Amino acid sequence: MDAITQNLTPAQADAVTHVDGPLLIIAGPGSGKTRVVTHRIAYMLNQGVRPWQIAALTFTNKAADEMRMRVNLLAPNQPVWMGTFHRFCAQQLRRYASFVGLAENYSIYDMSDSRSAMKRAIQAAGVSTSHATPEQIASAISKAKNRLITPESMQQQSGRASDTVAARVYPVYQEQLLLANAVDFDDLLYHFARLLRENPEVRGELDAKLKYIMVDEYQDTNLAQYAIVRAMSVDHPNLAVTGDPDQSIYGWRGADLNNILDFEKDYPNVKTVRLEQNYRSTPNILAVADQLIRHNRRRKAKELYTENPDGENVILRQYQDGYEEADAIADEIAAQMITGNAEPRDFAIFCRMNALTRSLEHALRNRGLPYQIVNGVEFYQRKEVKDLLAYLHLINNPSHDVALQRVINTPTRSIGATTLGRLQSFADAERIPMLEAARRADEIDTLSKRSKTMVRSFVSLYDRLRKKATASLEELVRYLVEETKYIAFLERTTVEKEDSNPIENVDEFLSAAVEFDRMNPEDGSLEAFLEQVALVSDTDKFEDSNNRVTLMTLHAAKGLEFPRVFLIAVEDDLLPHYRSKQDDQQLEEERRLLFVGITRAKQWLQLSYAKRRSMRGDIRVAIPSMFLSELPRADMNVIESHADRDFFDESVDDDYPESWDLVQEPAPEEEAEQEYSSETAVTNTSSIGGPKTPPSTVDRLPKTTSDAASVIPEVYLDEPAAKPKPKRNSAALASALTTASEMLSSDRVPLGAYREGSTVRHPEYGEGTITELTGRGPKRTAKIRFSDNESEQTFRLAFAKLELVDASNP
DNA sequence: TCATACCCCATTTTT
DNA sequence: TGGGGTATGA
Repeated sequence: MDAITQNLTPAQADAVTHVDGPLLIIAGPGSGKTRVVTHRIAYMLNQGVRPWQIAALTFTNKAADEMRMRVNLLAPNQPVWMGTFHRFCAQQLRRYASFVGLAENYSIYDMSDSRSAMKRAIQAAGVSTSHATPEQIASAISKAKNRLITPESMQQQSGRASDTVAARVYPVYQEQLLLANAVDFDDLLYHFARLLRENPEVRGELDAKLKYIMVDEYQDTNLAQYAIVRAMSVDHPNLAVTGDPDQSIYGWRGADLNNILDFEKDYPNVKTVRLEQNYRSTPNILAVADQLIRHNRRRKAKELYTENPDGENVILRQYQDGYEEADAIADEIAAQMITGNAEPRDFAIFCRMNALTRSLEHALRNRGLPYQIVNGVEFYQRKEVKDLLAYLHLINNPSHDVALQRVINTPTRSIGATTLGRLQSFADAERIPMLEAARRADEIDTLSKRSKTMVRSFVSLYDRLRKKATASLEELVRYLVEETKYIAFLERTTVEKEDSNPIENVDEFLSAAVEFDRMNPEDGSLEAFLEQVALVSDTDKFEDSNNRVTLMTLHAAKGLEFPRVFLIAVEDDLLPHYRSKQDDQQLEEERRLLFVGITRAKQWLQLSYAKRRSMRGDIRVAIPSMFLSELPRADMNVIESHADRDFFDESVDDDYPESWDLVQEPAPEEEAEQEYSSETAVTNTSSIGGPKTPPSTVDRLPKTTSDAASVIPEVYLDEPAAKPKPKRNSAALASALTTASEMLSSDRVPLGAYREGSTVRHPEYGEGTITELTGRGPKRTAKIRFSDNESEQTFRLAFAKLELVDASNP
């Protein structure tokens, strides 16, 4: 037809050219779904659909950004609305705030905000938390909101004990939120869905305006989202949804698989298109994925196929324990980089839980392999940043009680828990926001004279800040930091923490403000900034521009792809997780999780499990996951670990050779985990299923890891060191990713080089002498006496910013 | 009011 | 093993 449909397969073109009427696109992994969606938008525009009639809803900012970028290539500069569900609702709610009892400048509570609000509500409701933890209550309320259950109707429903408790907290929580002119994440959907339900004229208006609605990842919608989409597609049922039931992994957050399974019932005239051809993976990988997912019952049958050429078999590999797994994988990555023309960015390591990335981190760091962990400590979650943000929130919305509580004694001004509690009771009794209560401190008899003075001075500080609310963001933040003497506060309170730099974070925050001003010269309001910040997430910051190995959970991996993938700890109780094993539906979700992981891989995949795994301190025997037995062996190589190593392993696991520190190797990285590395490197590159060589004595020695590292092309090794602090945040709000390897540059002195008596230099404390060394590996700790002021400090060598001046051991 | 010590508890977490 | 919340003393 034209350029837009030219390069599409028949199935894809079928979906792209269906403009009017409901459309269901069942899109298997790697089937070019985004391509279809973006081309469809371009096609519609070509057909004369006006851009503002289209809204494309996604779940993540990342997905929305990608879509926007690609649509822009096909149809430049068209004001099609593309963004997340939550942002969409947030924007609509600004217009219709009064309909649901909010003011237009309402605040969006993030997770920790809602948590504190929840605690306060639990207290105010006077329920006991002995039968239901605050988390359980919060989750029950969240689920209720996702299912559009009002506080009133929740009370009528009889349920479990925790639900009964939650039902009592819910109305209180909700009332407090409204009083604070705030919403939590669930409310964005909940309020908007109710708004549509209860105001037919608003519903009709939006239905008419947004004639073409598209929803991505439809399998992950919950009832509230379903209701929203449904309500806007009554008069103009041109709703196009894409999704894959087999990739639904957010059931625990309220996603309802029935939304997609029943779509054809909801919209009788639906056109259904199946995208089953996979353009991503090798047939081997796809076969493994396909066999696995066939074990699920609640799904829409799908024939996955690919025309890609055959690839290597999928490897299923056993390790003795988690440390061996980590080391072997790091070695394997190093080896593949040398032999397989691979770069760090080609690799991803997936796991079920964040806790499992730790040993991998060590192993990668030791080899100088650059890596990034998606979901590290998030910029906007850091204390300093949250403090400043809380001030901004309070300036924008004086009713923001959570912000007030955070800020009223930060920096400390002797307004402690007692005073705060009294303010709170007064506010509760008068049903006023806490800032208002603070203004009326004089009326609160229980407050001491001193407290009243302190509170008054805080209020006057607030009023001064508030005057700057309409200034540029940069000016406001500068003024804020200045007026609150925040930097001085940080300097005085920061205890030596090696891995964070609060003052730097303040600078970065300022840069983010400057950047926001620059990007939004006209409409850059404080409110817009806060909304922006509230609705960006941690995983959005995954950057593929970094040439690094990526570590992440299976959940975070959805929607991504990598040439080479390791899936670790495929063990019983981990995957499937023991808390999901009782229930069939949950078990199927766990299987989908593995399916998602497998289908991320383009050309190479290894699944692994260990015989033993140490978890939270103790070592447990691990059993391979039941899912592994469901995989077809024809497309796999199964490699077992050497059984005869058990004795040896145990002897070293707990009994670290004392002589370790003394081993004089050219720069040995001294990590307990290292002991396997050389042997594993041999086995896994060449001898797939080959002879099992028992480890020789030499192999057991802490052989230099540098021989793995030294063969890695310089260019990779240099990366983390060459740019120790790449633009971490200033460039864009969405780029707040922090990688551990940025903080731990790889060119540091090997830990073994430090001796008692060595002279070192610390950026803050100056020169000093090591007086004592304890611990090993990442816990290797040095006690250092500093010469200038005779102070003695202890540091973890792996983290401290130490410089070795003189290694000699007098 | 604030700092420290201990005690408890641990999936996943698009927004 | 480690983070976060609470009890305790200065």
